[in-house]
Amino acid sequence: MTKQDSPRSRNAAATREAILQSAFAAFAQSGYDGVGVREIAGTAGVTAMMVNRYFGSKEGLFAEVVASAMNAPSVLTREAIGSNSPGRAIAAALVARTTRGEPVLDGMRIILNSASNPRAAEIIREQMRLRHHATVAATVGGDHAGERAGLALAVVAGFQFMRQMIGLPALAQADPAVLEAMLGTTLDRLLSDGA
Amino acid sequence: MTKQDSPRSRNAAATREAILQSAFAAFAQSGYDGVGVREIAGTAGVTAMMVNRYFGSKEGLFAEVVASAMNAPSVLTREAIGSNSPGRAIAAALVARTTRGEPVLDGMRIILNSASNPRAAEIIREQMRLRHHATVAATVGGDHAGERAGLALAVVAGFQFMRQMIGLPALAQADPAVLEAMLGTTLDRLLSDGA
DNA sequence: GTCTATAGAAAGATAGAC
DNA sequence: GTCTATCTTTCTATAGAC
Repeated sequence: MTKQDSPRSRNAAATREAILQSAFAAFAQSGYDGVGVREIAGTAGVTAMMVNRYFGSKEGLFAEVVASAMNAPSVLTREAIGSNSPGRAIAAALVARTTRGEPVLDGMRIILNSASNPRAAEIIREQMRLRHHATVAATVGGDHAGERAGLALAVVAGFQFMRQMIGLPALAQADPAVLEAMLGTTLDRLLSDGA
Repeated sequence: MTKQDSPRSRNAAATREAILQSAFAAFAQSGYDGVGVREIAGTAGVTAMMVNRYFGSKEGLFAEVVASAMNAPSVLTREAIGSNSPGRAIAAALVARTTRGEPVLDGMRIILNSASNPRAAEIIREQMRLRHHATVAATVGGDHAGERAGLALAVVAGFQFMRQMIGLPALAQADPAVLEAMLGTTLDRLLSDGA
């Protein structure tokens, strides 16, 4: 494609995208503090220097990863929230995808795994303020819609944390159907008008 | 007190306790990865070497801190769980103590802030298996008591995470009375027999 | 019982060649 | 556009003096 390819493919857009995807997976797996730029760059097939060239710093890279994660939600989708029984729809997706060995809900995982770092937490806060809250609140009606949407988000985060990250036996080894019913009812009550 | 005090007070039990308290506060504030043994030791008035002397390693120190945190719960107390309206009791304590500037629920904070580190997560898993789950499940009756207790714990964790650590505006700036009512109802439904 | 000094590894970021 | 090489800092853990 390009004129020559001495060290690598020499395609700015492709390199940038490769770094971004590598970083997404790595931050989901190990969190902001748990992975270094060398490792991210290595998986993408480039050197650590390229991260700074394209994203300015590790923080800059993280900010783009978080923004992309919030732009493509995998559980709190508009379809799920707008369905007849949004709680059940969300619960079904959440239970299925927090089962051991599953593709794993990387978006929320990045947040849960990285929030302990103050710089990462600040970036998450900012992106959350800009995107996620507005999306959910706009889809939930009734009194105290913002608070109810916020609580629903907290329930989703707490469930994933305890089941997937900590592996709390009561949640990690429970019958999926039971979990789905209980979690679905809880979320439906929060997302519908009745308190 | 002791025969002499050339470098420091030279009291093994007191030094150990000072390190433990310093570590508890530091891990709550910054998580396992966010704080070094130098800092912990410095606050306790000793050098980093003492940490390894008394606890073997940073991991050993963390394990003791997590164990002590689970032995002295500040929200999921037996009193709260056994009361007439356990959900409301828990919610009231949780909302009050996740307000900005409050003493802050360090036990769960240590867990939320440290779980991204694989070694810390393993320690938390083990301590959780030994202590917390049994305490809660023993106090909750009815069908699927374990699952309901686990979900309640997840709700508490998620709420604290989103309100206190991320500072989600919908939760961080909400009317405490509204939050308390919604969260209390949610927890009461989980902890009582009705699904 | 506590210290100073240091080993040894790994991190983020930058300079400058090609 | 990408590389190698290096600067600087920070970390856990250990050796050995007092």
